[in-house]
Amino acid sequence: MARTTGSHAGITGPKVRQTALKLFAQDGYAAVSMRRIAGQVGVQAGALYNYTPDKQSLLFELMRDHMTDLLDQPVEDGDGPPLEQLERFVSFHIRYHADRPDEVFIAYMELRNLTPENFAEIEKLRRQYEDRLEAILRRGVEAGDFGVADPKIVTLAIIAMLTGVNTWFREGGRLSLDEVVAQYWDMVRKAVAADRR
Amino acid sequence: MARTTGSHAGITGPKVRQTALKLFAQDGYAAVSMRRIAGQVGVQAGALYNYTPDKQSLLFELMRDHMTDLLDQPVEDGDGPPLEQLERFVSFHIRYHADRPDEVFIAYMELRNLTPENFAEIEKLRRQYEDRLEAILRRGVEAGDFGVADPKIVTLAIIAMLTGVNTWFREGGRLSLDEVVAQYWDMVRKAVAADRR
DNA sequence: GTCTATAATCTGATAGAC
DNA sequence: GTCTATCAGATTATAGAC
Repeated sequence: MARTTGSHAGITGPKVRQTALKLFAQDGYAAVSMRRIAGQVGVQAGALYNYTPDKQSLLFELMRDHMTDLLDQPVEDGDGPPLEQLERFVSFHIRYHADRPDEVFIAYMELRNLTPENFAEIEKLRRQYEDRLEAILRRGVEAGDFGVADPKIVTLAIIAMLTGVNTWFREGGRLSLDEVVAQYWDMVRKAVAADRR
Repeated sequence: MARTTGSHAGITGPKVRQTALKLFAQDGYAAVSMRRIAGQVGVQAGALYNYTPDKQSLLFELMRDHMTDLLDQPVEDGDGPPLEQLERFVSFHIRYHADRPDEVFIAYMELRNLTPENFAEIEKLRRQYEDRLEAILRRGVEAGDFGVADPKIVTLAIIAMLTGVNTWFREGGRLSLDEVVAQYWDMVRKAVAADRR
């Protein structure tokens, strides 16, 4: 089919973002040219600038949207005993991130390609997410359910561990996502438990 | 001091690798030009090719040297009870990686910028390292010391957690490295413990 | 909204003088 | 071993026609 000329507002825009997401995740922001994005979208490079002021904004908006989507998920953070709050967090984190490997990959790998202002904004959002887990841990410590000496460290350790699932998990592999969640929950549950050594 | 011309074998070579390491870690392989490396080294771009056949080899050799150095460390893997083997592994991993943040960062972030052949070689080395931890876990399960359902998963989870230290730890911060090691060891020890729920 | 054409600059890598 | 000069092509972003 010949490439057509004309108006495609409302379809090209999302396609630009989807394509940029895919290519940035695959080859990295610095290695992807606007021409390559345009080629995959099916327009010429110049046309991209109807949808983004520049390449940096494209990256930043992908990362910001990912983080705000993440923060907008309803998780009933403060409901029920801390142990149940933590279990919900673990399950949610693994499943949500496993569902969006490209967004997660970019959010981790492309931080250094953000301008300082954009970097600061993304970091603020990331910290908000971490604070939710930290708050759960602190409630559990207060309630005497958790044996956690330093909630901030444990927060970062748990998030690193859970997000690591994305580096190896593949749908249809040896383990189902349910099994993965169960295994990680087992580790987290024990790691934060009050020590009975 | 004016820039001199002449022979500097034995000094320029290491300087090229050090500079490439620094810049790749800072801005990413794709974003760093040979001209920029040359500028920091204090030579012209063409001179770099006396020390590397191309940019790709520069990246690959940095990553390969990092992995073989890691594997060459003496760790007395199989000595003593599994719990002590695991404690040594945790302490070693955190300290070794905290000492080499640039190498570690590159080893994680630049995998996709390796040619397929080079990627395969680095992955082989990485797997060798993972296998050491997995072997410790299996010995502990056999001995009845550990409650680990799936040693492979737990291996990946522990390594992700430990390596995550590098994303936030800074010398001179709130916690000393000794304190960090103690905190992470506490989590790992409990996470792999036989369950007494 | 998309196109073509182009500005201004950068890229990895090589050749040959010294 | 390092230099200068260069090849051949890529880069982001913009201008102006349609």
